[in-house]
Amino acid sequence: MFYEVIPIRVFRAGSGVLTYSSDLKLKPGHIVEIPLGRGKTYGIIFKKVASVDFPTKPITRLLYDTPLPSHVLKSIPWLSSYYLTPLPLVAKLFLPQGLGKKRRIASKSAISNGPERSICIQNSCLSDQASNDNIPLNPAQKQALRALQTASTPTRLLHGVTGSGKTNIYLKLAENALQAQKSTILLVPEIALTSQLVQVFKHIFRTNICLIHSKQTEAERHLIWESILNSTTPQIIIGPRSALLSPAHNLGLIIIDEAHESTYFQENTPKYSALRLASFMAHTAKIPCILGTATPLTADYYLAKSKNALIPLDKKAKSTAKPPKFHVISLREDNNFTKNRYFSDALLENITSNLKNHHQTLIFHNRRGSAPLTICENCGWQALCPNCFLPLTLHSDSYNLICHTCGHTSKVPSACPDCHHPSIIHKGFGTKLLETELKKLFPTAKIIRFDADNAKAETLDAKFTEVKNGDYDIIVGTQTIAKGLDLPLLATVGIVQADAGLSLPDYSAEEKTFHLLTQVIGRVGRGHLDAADVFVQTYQPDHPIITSALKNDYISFYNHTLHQRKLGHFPPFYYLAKVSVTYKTEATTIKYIKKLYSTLSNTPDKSFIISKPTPAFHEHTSLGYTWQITLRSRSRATLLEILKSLETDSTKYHFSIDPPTLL
DNA sequence: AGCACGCCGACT
DNA sequence: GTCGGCGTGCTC
Repeated sequence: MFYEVIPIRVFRAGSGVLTYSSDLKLKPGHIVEIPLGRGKTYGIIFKKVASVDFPTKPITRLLYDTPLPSHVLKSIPWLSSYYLTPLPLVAKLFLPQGLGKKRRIASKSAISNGPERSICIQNSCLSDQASNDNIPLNPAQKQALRALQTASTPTRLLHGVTGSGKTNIYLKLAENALQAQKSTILLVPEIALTSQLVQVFKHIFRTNICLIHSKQTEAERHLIWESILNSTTPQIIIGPRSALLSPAHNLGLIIIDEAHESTYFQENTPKYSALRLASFMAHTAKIPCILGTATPLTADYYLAKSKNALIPLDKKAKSTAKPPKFHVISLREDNNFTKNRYFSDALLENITSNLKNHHQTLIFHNRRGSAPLTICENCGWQALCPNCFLPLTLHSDSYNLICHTCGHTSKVPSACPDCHHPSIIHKGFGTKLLETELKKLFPTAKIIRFDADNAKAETLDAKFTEVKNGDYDIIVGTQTIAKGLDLPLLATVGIVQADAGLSLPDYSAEEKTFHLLTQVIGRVGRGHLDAADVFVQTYQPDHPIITSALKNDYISFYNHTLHQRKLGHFPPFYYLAKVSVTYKTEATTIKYIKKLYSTLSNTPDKSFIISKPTPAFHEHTSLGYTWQITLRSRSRATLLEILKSLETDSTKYHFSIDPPTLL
């Protein structure tokens, strides 16, 4: 018998299926070991075919008796054509690392090492499951649940304001699925940030919960993957983007929590959006896919609205919370900053009164380290990473210069390496500098800083109880502290420079800033204290993104952004694609990008917009010099056709379809 | 997006 | 002459 197999090893020329022979009766989705070239690899049975007119090699081994579930099998060719990615690369995505390796039998100590290292527990007993009364819903939640269950489109957007109790709706939907003997996949942006949600699910469902996270080893992930494949009972699989790829049989529901998060887009090949893939799976398996967020991406909100798949959930579950008092402080007025250049007089005064009342203050600034630029005042030399060619960030506690992209570390030079002048200066500021300033301003206050630079024992997760109990007066941090943090003693949020993110040359910069500001502001006004304050320091007090974030007005943010997108020919009005060229020398890169530009300009199809060739945001990297061209069209199919015509030169051109950012 | 091999232009 | 970058062919 002959079978078409999708191999998981790529040959540049061959990007489709290969035909093998076997005596075994195999089904589509079976995972097999195959010889390829001089070596061996693995593959997925695509379909049985009649005899072929070329010599074939035999399939050497069947790895698992159970084939991959049909929604996975259908997703592979779909993803491959939707993002123009070779089938083998997509197939590899759905299989675990180290496939075919013998793993030691999962001993309890190896796999269930603490609560975080949870695994699949099989043999569910439905009578043991949560009964309906365990998840009480308020009227608003009940109404949203009904709307979610009766929507006519597979993908539904649950636009639930912070504190409206989306979790209870997720629980109810998962419970219903479980009772119908169906599995649920619940995607979360990062396990660490959503441990609360995970705890609730574990508490309610006890068994059937399957957790996937980044701290697991290759072997652990492999075993979890196998246990999902071999499971005969419905599961609730909770994890990041990759959890969507797990081989859950009888999938009945997909939930994507915080659906606006950028972690749902995979930036490296195969580049894909978990939202689009989940949407396809829901469509093909005829199951619901729920996107839950308080701040939907503009394009998702637009789509949901037009498809009549938008379900609002407005009421706060606890209506005792009073909105905080907002203080907008212009960074252009020096009078506001007479005591310190980073903290306004009003904010400092508020911190002083918080210290007296044993209330906490949270200082947000989305930049790590002490100073982002180190330059020579004499000749203009700048400290750059030797690998990434990006500016090195000063960390004055260790007095090191660190690359925030690759981690390269070096000492601060005492003199300029170029002109030998001792005039090395540091510009800009990050959280470490703010922490130092605050220690000078408030010598007796207990101050703690949370960002990606924290050692393991110093992370927010590790210190959470102490912070919550009020052991610290001032908490300084980057976006690490913006999400999900609930502190009963927190009285004030201070945003050091609210418009910092708006200057990036990217079409989604405003949207990202709105999300971040909304999240930071949401740390106060949660009904713990009688009054709360938010201090917003900014150079642009009247910027629509800042004003709508302060008013917690999603709709006015949405209308503003949609208008901008329309004017600029961006999504959701146009589909985007980015084509880039990278070579070792700038001259070669420019030569080929010009060639690409003329090829594209001479395309007879004029239903798309071509940008001029431009240097990429990170123009010079260890790979060489990168230039790019962006394509825009009202028709996604047109973009795909154009990119397909370039595919013969795929070693020269790299492309990204529907890129969430053009940087 | 992986490997082996041959070509060619830049530098010693 | 040597080296590094680049292009091509490879598979069932």
